[in-house]
Amino acid sequence: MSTPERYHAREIEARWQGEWEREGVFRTRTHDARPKYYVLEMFPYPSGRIHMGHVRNYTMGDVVARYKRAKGFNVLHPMGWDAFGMPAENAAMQNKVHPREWTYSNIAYMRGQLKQMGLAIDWEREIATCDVDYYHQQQRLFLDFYKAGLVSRKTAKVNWDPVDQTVLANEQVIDGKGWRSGAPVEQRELTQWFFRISDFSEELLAALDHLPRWPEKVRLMQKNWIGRSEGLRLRFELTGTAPHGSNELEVFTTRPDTLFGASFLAVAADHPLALAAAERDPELKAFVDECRRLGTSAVAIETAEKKGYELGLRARHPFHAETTLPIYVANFILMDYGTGAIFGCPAHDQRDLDFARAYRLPVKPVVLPPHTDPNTFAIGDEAYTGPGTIYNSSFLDGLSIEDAKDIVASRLEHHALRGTPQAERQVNYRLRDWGISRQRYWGCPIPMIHCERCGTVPVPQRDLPVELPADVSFDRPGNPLDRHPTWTKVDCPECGAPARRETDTMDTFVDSSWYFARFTAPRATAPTELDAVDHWLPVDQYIGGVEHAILHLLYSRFFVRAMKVTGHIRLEEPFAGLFTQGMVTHETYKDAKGGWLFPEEVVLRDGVAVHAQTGDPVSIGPIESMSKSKKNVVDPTAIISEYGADTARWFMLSDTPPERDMQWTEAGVEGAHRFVQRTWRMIQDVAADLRTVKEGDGSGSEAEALTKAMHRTLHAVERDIEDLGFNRAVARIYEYTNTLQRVIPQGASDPAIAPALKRALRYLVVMIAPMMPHLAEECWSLLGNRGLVAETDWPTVNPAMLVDSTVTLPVQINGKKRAEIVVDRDASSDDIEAAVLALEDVRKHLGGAAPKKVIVVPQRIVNVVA
RNA sequence: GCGGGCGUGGUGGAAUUGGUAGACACGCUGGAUUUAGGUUCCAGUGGCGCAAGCCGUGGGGGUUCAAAUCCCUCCGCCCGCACCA
Repeated sequence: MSTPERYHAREIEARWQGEWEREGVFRTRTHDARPKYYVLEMFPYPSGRIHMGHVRNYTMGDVVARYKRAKGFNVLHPMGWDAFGMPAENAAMQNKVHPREWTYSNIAYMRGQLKQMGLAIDWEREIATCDVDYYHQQQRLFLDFYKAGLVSRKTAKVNWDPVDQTVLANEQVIDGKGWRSGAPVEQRELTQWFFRISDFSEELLAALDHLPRWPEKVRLMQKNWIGRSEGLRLRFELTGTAPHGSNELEVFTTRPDTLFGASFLAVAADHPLALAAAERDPELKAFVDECRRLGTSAVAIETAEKKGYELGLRARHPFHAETTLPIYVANFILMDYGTGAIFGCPAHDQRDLDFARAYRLPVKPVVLPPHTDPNTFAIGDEAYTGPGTIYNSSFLDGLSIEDAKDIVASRLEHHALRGTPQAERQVNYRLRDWGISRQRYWGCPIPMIHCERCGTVPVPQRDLPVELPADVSFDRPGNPLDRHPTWTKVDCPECGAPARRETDTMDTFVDSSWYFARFTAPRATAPTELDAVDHWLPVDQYIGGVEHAILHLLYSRFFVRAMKVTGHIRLEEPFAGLFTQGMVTHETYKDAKGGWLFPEEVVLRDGVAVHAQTGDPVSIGPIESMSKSKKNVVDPTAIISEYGADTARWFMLSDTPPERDMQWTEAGVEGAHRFVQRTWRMIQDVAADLRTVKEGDGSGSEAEALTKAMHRTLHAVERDIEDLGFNRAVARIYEYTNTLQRVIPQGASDPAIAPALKRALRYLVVMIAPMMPHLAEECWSLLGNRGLVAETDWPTVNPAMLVDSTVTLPVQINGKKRAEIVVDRDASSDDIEAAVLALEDVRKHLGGAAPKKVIVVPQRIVNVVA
């Protein structure tokens, strides 16, 4: 045999990509008779180059897009860029390049990389969130939200880096210090813009139940994030007047049933009561300041001891005025949840118990666990939070927890304290309003103007867009917009007096909260075109990383609701189907000095890993998700130029279920590449023989078996792709290819088989097309087909071909397989039983005795119980 | 701490949802061809056993004619949230 010819992926892939582009195959029109299907992968941040995670993500989406197109859908599959954000400003500071240039040149490069993957994308719809046109429309949305009362302005605490003069995200605070400057981070009160997402708490929560095609895990995470809890807001009367001028204190509790176990009240360090008291008590002031500093890092909170400061005030028990409780300022109370004040019941809350033990407060159990003796039950180091019966609680004694909650609420609701009910039932949410102000340049300007006379005034729509000025410098810390000489100066739209522009820009999560809607009419002169957006949304299949399970997806769900309120869309849920893919991982390597090494620097010599150049020993570390810092990265472009996009795509889909992390290995890529070569060679070898053959059923059992295998594979692959079980679809195709390769040596020249073989090969090509589109086009044309596979319909499965007239049943004796039997597909249970009992193997095992029982599951199994 | 998920050969993983465990792939072993090698092709490959056979889905127990799948319990790993009253 001569050296087999090889498939030259590079040239062939470029050729077909050119062909698709020339034919405009993936251009999508909104008006089309076919049913719509919108598949979307989370758009990338233009960091500079694509990484393997992108390859995995976009391959999956592309399989769905191409498959659905073949199934007769009008598919929308667009691509864009999440292009605002800090890395561009960091690059500007480090490399003296303007964020705009940096971003757009990254986009150009990455677009080229994505095109090399051969994605079925309508590139005419491409958008970048930093395009003036895009953020112009986003400013319109902001103003409409503002008019609709969905935007508010309030003060909020932020992490402030005093050296860089900037606000830091929580992730940028490391050990209480700014990640860049290393300076201790301060908590500052800044006035900021907020979207009133909390107005939608209940709705966002309730609607989760109507998202069946979302992973359970993500729905749960969102549910916990929204954090609904039902409780009671109740006012305690104070024995005197508090420093802030009130003589009562309002607390929130979810456990009103434990009211008789209360031994103290506590307020947050930021509570008005605490702040007022601190004014005249330096010691308390020091304590309050200490609590604030603690607030910065999550680690500190974890390890912090429960600490408090007694105010010297007392509160009356609502049901027993003679009993008074001490009031503390405590470090574990959060100002922004509930009322920022609690009553503490140490016996039934761990935090309250820790606090009570530290300050020697009474611990009185009021919930008795089932089957427990009230005389001996005592609380040790652990609070009891389980079920039980109320006791030690006056009129609540003997009630269940639920009933007691209800009784307490009812009584206090109807009991007036200074003319208003003492308590009110309340539902509380953990979800807080979404602060969108960022003190940065590279983002969407917030279209507001501050006028000394008129206050905050929205920019009139005719003055939009508020465009980012190009002439900015990054040689100093802080927001360049803030110190811009002319851009900030503007006349007040209401009174005409000199005023100042808002210099904050929007959180980049705003940009990504509606891009999926913009894709439906990307050049519209309004944020959306109602016809288009209502036609295409919701996204039928959204695919991306689980790291966006909460924020991005929740914000988008809010945004669509807000857009509905403001008339930009008519539905509420953006994503009907969601799939969260796993990450791409790789082994890590270190040299003797502990420095990380790139995979290409490491080779195996005699089974030992050594440095490719120096030959020094290399230690193989754990498999981790690819990251630049650990150097365990593989460049997609290098892979594509060596093996071709189809190989990379096929490997991405093989073996590992898409929701799990997959390990990238050289051996795996080579395996995938071998299959590309094998498939091409197989078709290349028979193409000439089959050229004059007409497709058909052929004749004889072999042709029939082949046709059956074909329909079965088609059926299975269809189901697997619909379920996004790409690894299973791949396995089916391997199996089918193996079958074809067994048939070919005789079949290609046998007139009884060749027609069926030719058809079977054509079906193979159609089936691999969503996954390896270039190889498929090449094979398609080798087999003498006209047109493009990309424009070919998915064949219809013939259900008759999925069943055999006979079936092979395993025969078990006492649950162990001992024989097999071939019976008619619709043989009766009685007939099967008789046939089984006549089997030599069965008789042998029964040893002449009659079976106790015979279980026949038609078309499945037979079990003889001896 | 709370919530969720997972555990199957040397490896990634299949298993029609209670019905032949290990499909498919990687790796490995042997052979053929060509060769300088890779490539390609054929055969084998869960463990023990010469064999009939026995054992086997993290450990233990249970339900069932039948369990990777359902129940109880223990162990291990992973993810999310975290002082939310």
